[in-house]
Amino acid sequence: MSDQKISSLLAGGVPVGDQVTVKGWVRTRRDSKAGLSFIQVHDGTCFDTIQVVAVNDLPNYADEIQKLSAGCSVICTGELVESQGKGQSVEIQAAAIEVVGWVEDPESYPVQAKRHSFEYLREVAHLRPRTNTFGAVARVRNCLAQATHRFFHENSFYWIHTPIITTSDAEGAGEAFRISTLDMVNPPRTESGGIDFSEDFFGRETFLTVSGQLNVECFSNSLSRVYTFGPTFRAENSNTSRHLSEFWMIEPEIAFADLNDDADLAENYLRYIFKAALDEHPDDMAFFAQHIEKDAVSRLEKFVESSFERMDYTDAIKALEKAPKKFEFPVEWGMDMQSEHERYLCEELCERPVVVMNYPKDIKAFYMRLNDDGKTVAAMDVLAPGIGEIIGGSQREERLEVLDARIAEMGLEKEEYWWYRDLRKYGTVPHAGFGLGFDRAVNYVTGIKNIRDVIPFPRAPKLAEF
RNA sequence: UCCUCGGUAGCUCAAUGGUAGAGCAUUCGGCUGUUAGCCGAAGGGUUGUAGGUUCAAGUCCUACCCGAGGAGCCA
Repeated sequence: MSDQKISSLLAGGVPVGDQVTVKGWVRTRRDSKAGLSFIQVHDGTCFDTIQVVAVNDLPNYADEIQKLSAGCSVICTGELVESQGKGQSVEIQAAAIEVVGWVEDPESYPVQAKRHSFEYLREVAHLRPRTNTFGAVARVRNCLAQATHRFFHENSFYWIHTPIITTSDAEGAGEAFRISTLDMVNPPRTESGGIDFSEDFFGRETFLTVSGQLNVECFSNSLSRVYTFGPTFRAENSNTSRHLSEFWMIEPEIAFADLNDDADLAENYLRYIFKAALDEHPDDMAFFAQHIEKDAVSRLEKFVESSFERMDYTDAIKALEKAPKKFEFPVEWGMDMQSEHERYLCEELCERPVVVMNYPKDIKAFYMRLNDDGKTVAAMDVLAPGIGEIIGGSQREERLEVLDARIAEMGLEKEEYWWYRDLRKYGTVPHAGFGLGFDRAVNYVTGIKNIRDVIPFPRAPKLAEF
């Protein structure tokens, strides 16, 4: 006799007739006047619950078992038997049920055995993992993270732990959160009246990272294939279903590579992790398809077998100009695409993720490689239906003089990037990489619309409870 | 931050300016090797907050708070 995972009991990993012990939480209880109760117990190891049958000759039947309600924690011991009822193949004929933790005041238990709105569940984020939806999201999210490391490991990438605390927010990625140990009421002042950050903990201004890219480029320029995977922070006051103040980003960087290599990598990577979700979590995925988004499984299957649509920015603009549709914002070459344009391309024109490549240089970051036309840079965005931009990447500018010209053009300080520029002085190579919003990938896979519902404890403007 | 919509029982939602209601959940009773079970009954409310208009406000007005969708920004 040993502790059993519900997943292995239901999957036939334990022979019928064995004594088993299951530890978990009650989802529902149904009593029968025949003198027995059916208790659905989940332990998070799989989507399904196991049915525990408790007969009224158990010593605690009347005072405990018949009082079990949703959320109670129990240890159930008994024989694994074939089920007499429909709906499950095996069940546990309980020899003993120990109640480990009761639910005080079952009426107000926040997670009842019924449908709750996502908005409500966000207010009880500490208990929402007990719902079947958030259990499924947590398992699939973990699967995608594990598959990410596996993919890069199998392809000879090294995981680089880039710093969380950084000194520069000038990458253009957005507002950064300041880190400081200065006395906020009475900070040290400079002669001109500003705050004197030379007195601060690090002797200068520091921030939470907005991207590990510049750091990880240093490692790609010596270890060839590297990636980061960690939390990233943006202090933007953006209140949407696609943004978080703290989110997880994956940033691979490959040396001796161009934009096409970068796009190939993005495709292979996404195909790999999507296949992992389909292969390893068919029950969770089936639930998403049934209750969250009906195409959840079919579109991933299609995706895994086919390739991305790839489109030049210039061709994308032509397609938008020809679109049988009026856009709020006019389409013209040189513009930064609006959400409505991106949506049209991936949701209506192609009906699948689209890679848009070679954007006008004026709307992209300084480190992106200038193309021979002198007008565009080797940048790409991967646009996913319902999510928008899921990946942003580029070939990096490896030519020092071109990089310096771009830094100047954008009004940035060359000295701030002295170590980044050094990479171009000492054995520079063409290299490329991208950033993938991991949480957005989880949105895409599960079909769940709001990014706040695919991360355990969302951080967003005015939202840092739990 | 802007635009639009919303906030009523534990949850999901009704209620023409005129007696605050239903379903689910909970409790109790009945039925049933049951499948978020079925039937019946009961308890459960400072209508987001603060003001205002009115004989009378859940409903109309003002401000604020919170939520959703869209936009901007991006991943």
